[in-house]
Amino acid sequence: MVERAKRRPRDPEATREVILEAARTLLAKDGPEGISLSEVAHLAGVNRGTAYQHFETREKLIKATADWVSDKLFLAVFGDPATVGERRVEEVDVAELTDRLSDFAMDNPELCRVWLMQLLASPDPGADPFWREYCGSLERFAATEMAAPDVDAEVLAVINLAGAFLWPVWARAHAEGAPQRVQLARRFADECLRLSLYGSMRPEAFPDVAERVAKGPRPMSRRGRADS
Amino acid sequence: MVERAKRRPRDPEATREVILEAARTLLAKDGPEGISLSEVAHLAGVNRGTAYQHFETREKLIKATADWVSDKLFLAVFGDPATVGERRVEEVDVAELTDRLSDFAMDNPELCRVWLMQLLASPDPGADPFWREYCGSLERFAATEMAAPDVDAEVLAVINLAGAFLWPVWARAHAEGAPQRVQLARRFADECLRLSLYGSMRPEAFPDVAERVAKGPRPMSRRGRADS
DNA sequence: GCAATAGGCGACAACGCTGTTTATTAAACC
DNA sequence: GGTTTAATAAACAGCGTTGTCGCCTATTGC
Repeated sequence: MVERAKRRPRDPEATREVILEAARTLLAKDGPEGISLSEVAHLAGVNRGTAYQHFETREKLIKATADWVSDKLFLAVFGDPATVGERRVEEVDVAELTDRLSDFAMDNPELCRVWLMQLLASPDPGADPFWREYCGSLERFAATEMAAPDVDAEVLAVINLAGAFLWPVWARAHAEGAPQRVQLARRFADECLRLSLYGSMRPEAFPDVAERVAKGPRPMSRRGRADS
Repeated sequence: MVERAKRRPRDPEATREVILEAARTLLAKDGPEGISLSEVAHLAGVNRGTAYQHFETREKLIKATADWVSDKLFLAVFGDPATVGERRVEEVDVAELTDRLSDFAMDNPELCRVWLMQLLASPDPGADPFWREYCGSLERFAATEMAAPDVDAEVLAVINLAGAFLWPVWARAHAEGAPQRVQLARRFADECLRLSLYGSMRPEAFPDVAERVAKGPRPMSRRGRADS
């Protein structure tokens, strides 16, 4: 009955996955900064040296986790990546999409935050699949007649995602139990949709602001970003 | 020429301030998690024991810094707290306010994030002066005829602040120099105002979403939060 | 089968932070 | 003056993390 710490069967892929899974668990619990390679290795039931072999540094481990989150986000919000490419912007159900984003954020608050921070700090956000699709579809939508004129899709995407991924922090601090959390998620989604439809200020009451915001002579004109 | 590490004149208030200042510097540089009491004490030129005397733990130091940020935010966005109480919601210049918020966020990205996280995670946000005024004025505004109907001020406040304080992360990663950063700050403020005025989707094109969002029979009805 | 490869393991040394405690100094206050 | 107390210095034990070894051995590929 000598419990030899039996050596894990030599399977790099699987080992890497165990480590990643442990990393996810800890990241989801303690957030991006309360995590160490040692801890992860311990939880994964893997030698620390082994963990170092797969992920040279903590940063790379976090990056890898963020990539995983991006995929899950994609799946949860847009569905199967294989079938998404064919979908046209016009047929997307915005309310559904908002709900799914809000729900996923509520279910994985820390992981989403990790992903968001990685993305925002990245010099090349276009490399991220979820961002690519989210911002991209927003841009495509902005070009349609269904969208308000002069939308800055990139900024709007950041605003939406920032709200969606920080709201859970508030929600967790204020919700007593699971049902309340569901309600708060819904409340966010509702306000998000309401804001998208009507804004928060009546334009008639703010002629000067309206003038400032109007970028071109005609409502549908493209807004200029690169003007010095 | 013996450089005795000359003892700091006995002035608790001043010492506390030196420590806080050092904490701010480090927080602004490394963010909330890359900070230690030792480091702060060292930078402040204060004995570690002294630092521990003023702030028992790292958390309390961060909390104290967040409080300071709240005050500065208030000053930068709303102006002198003494004269604010008298101002009526109708006479607030929203564009000015948005610009000031955006600028302050761009100038103090990490500090703002520290504050925001503290606030969101706090069970009693109402204790924070800036949040009190920001969310409060939004609520008061929402009650006027100048606002769109059915605004959920609390959610909207979180969305706005989350956007304002996370946008700088994106901006820093993409701006080459100071002028570009100014431009990006402006771009955020513009989109923020545009969104507030017009939303992003034409309501006529989304009748079902509009129906979902319409909470009451009449447009001005109060939305129900506490319905089970 | 057998050897080589490399995945996985255990141990080492070094570092930094945390808290807490002691004793000492010196400024400030009455 | 004498008391109070902020500030300093020094040391402690304890913890967790970081890197970096060399060894072991199961798996793979011949």
